[in-house]
Amino acid sequence: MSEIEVRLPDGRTLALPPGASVLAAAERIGAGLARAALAGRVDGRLVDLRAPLANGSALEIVTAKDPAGSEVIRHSAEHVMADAVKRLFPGAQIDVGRSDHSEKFQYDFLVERPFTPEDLARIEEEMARIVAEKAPFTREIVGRDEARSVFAGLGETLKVSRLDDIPAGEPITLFRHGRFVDLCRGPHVQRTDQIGAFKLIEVAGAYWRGDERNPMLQRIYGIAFATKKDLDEHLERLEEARRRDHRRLGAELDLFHLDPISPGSPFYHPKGMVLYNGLVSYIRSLYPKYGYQEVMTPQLFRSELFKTSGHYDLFHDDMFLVQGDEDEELGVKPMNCPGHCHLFASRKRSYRELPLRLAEFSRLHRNERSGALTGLSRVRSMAQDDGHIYCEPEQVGDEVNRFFEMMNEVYRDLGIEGVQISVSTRPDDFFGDPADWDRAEETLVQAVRAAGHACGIKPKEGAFYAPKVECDFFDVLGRRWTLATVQLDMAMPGRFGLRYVGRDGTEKQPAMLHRAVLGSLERFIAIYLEHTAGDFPLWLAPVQATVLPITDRTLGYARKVEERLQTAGVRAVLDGRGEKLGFKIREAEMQKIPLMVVVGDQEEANGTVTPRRRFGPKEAPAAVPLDVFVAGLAEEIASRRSVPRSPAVGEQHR
RNA sequence: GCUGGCGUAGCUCAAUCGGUAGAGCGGCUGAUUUGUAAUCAGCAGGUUAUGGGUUCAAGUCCCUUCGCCAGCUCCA
Repeated sequence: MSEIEVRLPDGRTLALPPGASVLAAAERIGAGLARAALAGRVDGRLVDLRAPLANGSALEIVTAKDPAGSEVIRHSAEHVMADAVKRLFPGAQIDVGRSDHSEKFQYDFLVERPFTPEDLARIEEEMARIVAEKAPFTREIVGRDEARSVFAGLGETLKVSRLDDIPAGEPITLFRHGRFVDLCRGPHVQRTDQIGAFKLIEVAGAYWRGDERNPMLQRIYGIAFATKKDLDEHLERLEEARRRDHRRLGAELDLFHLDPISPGSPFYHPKGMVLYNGLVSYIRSLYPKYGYQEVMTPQLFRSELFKTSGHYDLFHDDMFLVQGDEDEELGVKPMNCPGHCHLFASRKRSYRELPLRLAEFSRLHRNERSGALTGLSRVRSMAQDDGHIYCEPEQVGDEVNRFFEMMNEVYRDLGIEGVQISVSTRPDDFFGDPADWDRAEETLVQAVRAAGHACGIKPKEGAFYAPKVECDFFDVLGRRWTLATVQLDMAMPGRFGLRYVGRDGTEKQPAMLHRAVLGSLERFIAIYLEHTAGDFPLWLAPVQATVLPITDRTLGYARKVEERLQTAGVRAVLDGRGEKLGFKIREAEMQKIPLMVVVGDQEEANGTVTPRRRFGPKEAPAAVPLDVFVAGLAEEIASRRSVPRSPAVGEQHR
């Protein structure tokens, strides 16, 4: 074979000498492209520029314009950082970087003493020098023994051990730039100066191989981009995330606070409680439609219950246990499912009452390790919009589908869009029969697909008793959160000996589903606060309208307006302070109250109000007759029409 | 729980070399009666997270405990 051919995105083919690299192909296309090239995409797979091309493959040259290009930049920045650390701290041993370079880059080091923030600054300076050296990256394929002797010679024992992770038969590639060498699949940029802008953002401990029994290494995180502008945009996004932090908004909007007097247990203020109750009563209002029956089960159980369920074995240390009578040990419930199973088993059940859908909003307590606590996102005291469905095994698909219907309605009313669904499969620690698990996982995947969704897989992410369907959404800052979940239980019906009498008169074991739409109310509130920046849909806003009299002369009329609104079920308040209108408007805006109702002499004389809407039109609003306004507002709230429009970055400061 | 960082008024932050705690916002009081994002003035507010130590002297240096933040681990 004298030449090979590759296909280009525009349909052309390119003839190249055998063994030609991606870079050679780029050079053949154009010098400019070759200079900008960061990696190649061959038959859809990202490859290094130095990798040889095979005949007949489809080739695309990846530059900084391609999202994959930025991943390559981050990955190369990672090597440059490791190089900088080795130059400054020759005794440091390198471990590995990150496998997924979609966001940050990182590298772990074994060092004598932890890195300080000052070290970080020095490492950053050293990195800048390495980038300025414009050192070329080189790629070589080596034998296992050669690789071992390279790293053993450098005293990199962690790296030698990592070498054993590479399965036999897989090629071993080394990447070098300057004097630095690393075991790596690539791809990498051509030269270090293609890393346009970078910043080291934090240093933290990380267990070797992610196991807390192992020694702790020092991990440095950084971000890198093709240009300074991209870096600045990213930093601005981080700043926006800080502005939207739910702990900060919780204080600013007077919703809740956390106090060392009870770590991990929120104090809900009156407005926060309106929000919390608003969510609970909303979900509750949907239960008749979707066939749920609400129940309440005890807060404290003999620990026997949790031994039956299996939770005691696995989560004993994370439960609050108290002493009952004599030798009886009681546990504060960390979840509702064992109680619901106990309730199910309290009498004989018939197939006629299935599916039995039990819902509960009780507060749950989990003794989370202190280091795990974070605002409302991870708490010790929480509640879920929890429910358990007991049904005949053949009804599972329908029930999953019905759950999606409810989820869709809830998310529509909350303005949550772009949900991605995946199934989490059997973890290493599981209860039950692997064959049952395989069937259950398949059942869930089929149910997700039947509902018209693509279905991802999260390997080994299931709970010990069940594979999970997880519904993830991306918030306005692009962060991924898991909200709704449905789990098909493989353990509890058997462990609790649950039975129902079937149509044929014999006793059978019911299938059991665990499900929640919002998940933990606390965590949902945290995510939703950050997603909406505190601009809740009108129907959920703690204060829906504030009445703003212009002078004391109209205070009496303003009171009447407030009362009319309240009578119509609107959560309205009156700002009767002796301040100017602009001042009151500013306060209402900062409190993110959706509607301001201005009343002055003109409004009083005409029996009207002048509504001012947050995010409304800029021009001066027109007066509306009071009756019309109140009726229209009440209707708007009842219909849940106004979902949040998430303000763009920086907009809420105008 | 582990690693690192942090903890000063309700909030955001000052306080030189270790020299005896200050501002803005908020709160309160008074004046102002205001038409679409901040009217003016005055007043109060602190065991510098906690307990110990070093020192003539500690917000500042050292140790303890607690909490918070980031990450790790975990997340029924």
